[in-house]
Amino acid sequence: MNKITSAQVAQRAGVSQSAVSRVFTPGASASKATAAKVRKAAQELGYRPNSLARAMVSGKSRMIGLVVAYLENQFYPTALEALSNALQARGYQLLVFTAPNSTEGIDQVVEDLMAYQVDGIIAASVSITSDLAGRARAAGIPVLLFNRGQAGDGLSNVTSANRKGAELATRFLIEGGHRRIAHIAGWQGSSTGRDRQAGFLAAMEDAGLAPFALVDGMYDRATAMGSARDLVRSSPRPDAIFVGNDHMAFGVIDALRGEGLVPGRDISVVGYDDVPLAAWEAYDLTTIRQPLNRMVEATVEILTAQIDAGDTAHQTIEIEGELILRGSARLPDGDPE
Amino acid sequence: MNKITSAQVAQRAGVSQSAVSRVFTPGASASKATAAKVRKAAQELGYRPNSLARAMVSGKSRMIGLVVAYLENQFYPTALEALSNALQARGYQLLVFTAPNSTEGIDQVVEDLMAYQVDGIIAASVSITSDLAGRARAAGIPVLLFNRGQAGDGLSNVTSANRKGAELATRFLIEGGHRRIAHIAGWQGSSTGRDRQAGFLAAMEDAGLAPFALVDGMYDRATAMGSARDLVRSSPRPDAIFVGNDHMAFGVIDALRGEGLVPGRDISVVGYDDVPLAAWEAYDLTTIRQPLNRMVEATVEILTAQIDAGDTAHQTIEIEGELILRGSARLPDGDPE
DNA sequence: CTGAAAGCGCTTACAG
DNA sequence: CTGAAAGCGCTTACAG
Repeated sequence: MNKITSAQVAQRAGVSQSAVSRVFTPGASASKATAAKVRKAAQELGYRPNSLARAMVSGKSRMIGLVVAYLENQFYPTALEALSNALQARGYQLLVFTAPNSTEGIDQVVEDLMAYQVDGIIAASVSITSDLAGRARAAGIPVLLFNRGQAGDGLSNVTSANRKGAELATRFLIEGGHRRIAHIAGWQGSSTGRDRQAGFLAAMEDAGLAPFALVDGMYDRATAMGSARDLVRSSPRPDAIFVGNDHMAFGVIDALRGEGLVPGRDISVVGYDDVPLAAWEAYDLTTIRQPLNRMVEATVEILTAQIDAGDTAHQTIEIEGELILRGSARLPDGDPE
Repeated sequence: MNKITSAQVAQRAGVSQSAVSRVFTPGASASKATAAKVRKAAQELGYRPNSLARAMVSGKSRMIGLVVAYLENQFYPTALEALSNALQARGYQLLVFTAPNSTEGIDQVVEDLMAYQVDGIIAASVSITSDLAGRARAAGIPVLLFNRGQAGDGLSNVTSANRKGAELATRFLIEGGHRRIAHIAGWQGSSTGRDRQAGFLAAMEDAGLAPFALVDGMYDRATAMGSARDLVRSSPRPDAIFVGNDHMAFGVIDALRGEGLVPGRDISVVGYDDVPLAAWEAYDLTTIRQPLNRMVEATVEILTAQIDAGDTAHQTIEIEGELILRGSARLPDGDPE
């Protein structure tokens, strides 16, 4: 049990403790000779500056808090990995809190995060109370909502253009000749769920069509599967289902096959996200791609800028997604694809 | 930008700074009256003790470092979530590092982790050099390998009984009447890959069978798919494939279907892990379950015990898995299932 | 029970 | 360039 400190390195190198600190502080002044002596001693002792002590005095922990839930939805692990990589490249680490379900629970978790003096907070797939948003701002900690919008609390958010993406998907279905189009929506307690539903409704209305059905899938596989079964057991049944995200769409496809239907032939299914699994042959899911890399870049960009500038002015970034054609939905006639 | 400190709370409450600290330190002595005054002032100011400062003086950061890779394999996000929940319940947080591919890269990452003064390190799906293992021990930081074994470095590890599980899977296939059994193995650079392959070979030998084929799938989907295609295009083709993990098995199933074969009828496929996706109807994969919850419990148990006791004596835990019967493999005749 | 003081391991003005 | 010293926000003996 031997934690090496800068003082021990200083003694061995025959310099002051401040000299050691300077050698390990980029941009601080130290002569070549001093640096060499210090590095040698540090090497021999196995010294690394204590990040916590550094954080205390500098006021920067170089940790970003990430609150995440829904890890069974492949979108989030993929995002976590991308976020972590991008942040590590800039010298930040992720302190991860898995979120409980309740809003109070999440507030609690965010407070814990703030106690750790994180330099910023990314909340993925969860909401935050206005009260807490205000306290984070008071503490000078930028908070960014990833894949969730939340107006009015002065929080930054990065999303894809959910409404537009849903319109795109719906129009594609309409152009494909479908008329009885149902929507198994994302959780209506979330902005993504609401925005995508709004896009669906707008596109249907534009085409003069009434929704065949509209249900809240709660972003839950079992719920979506149940809804899909109910839908196709009715008569007439829908000829297409636009599903609020890929995770539910996989369940929908499983349910439809269980009913003896072949997606893309008997009924069309379109999802939202384009998680890696959507491209796997077993699902081959037509979907709207959320541009994850660009969302991650924007997130890291905004957060680090706010940290560096010490300003908490919020930003709202919406990145357009694109329709990815695969086999789960019939194509419009004459589509070159 | 107002970080509230214990001194400010003390002033408002009319007590000393030490009194404030005691009120927030479980088990420390403070009168009811003092506690009440302090809590009131803290509440009004929005005070929370600075975890970093606490960590500095107590020597306990209550952070556990997690090094993780392969997040596209659903086993790891699932493990991450379970680990995080179990740790949070005990007052620990996860500082996450996504691992680069090289061993040197991982060592670098582990050193970063140690600089953050984490109380313990969990390395999931990655290996660590002996050199670094020794340094962690010297620093008194327990290191645990999750889902990887590594003998001789004095590191704790928690795995499932990989060899035994693979024997179980292989015997099941043999009892099912298969004779031309191929193994698309897990990466042979990992203990899980080697142990499962050893189990496969042992069970085959016991039955007096020669492996139909043996290839390293590298835990990579595309590699496994390519191997599966090569295998079934040869003549005769295998009547069963035991795959080193579920993630590859999904690719194998996709590849087999692409060749016009129906898993469970034309050819049997068995995986390893039992990730949630294995139960989804699209794959319906027969597999060996890695008992994730028990692996997580053991991990948290060992790590917290080592932290509390300050001892770094390593432990090796191997938890037996169980065969989960689904539709991707033919059952033995007369099997009640 | 409570306050004054030391100290955790650093960084950063401040002099020289 | 370099050292002595202050200070980051706490916890914890030490007296009282």
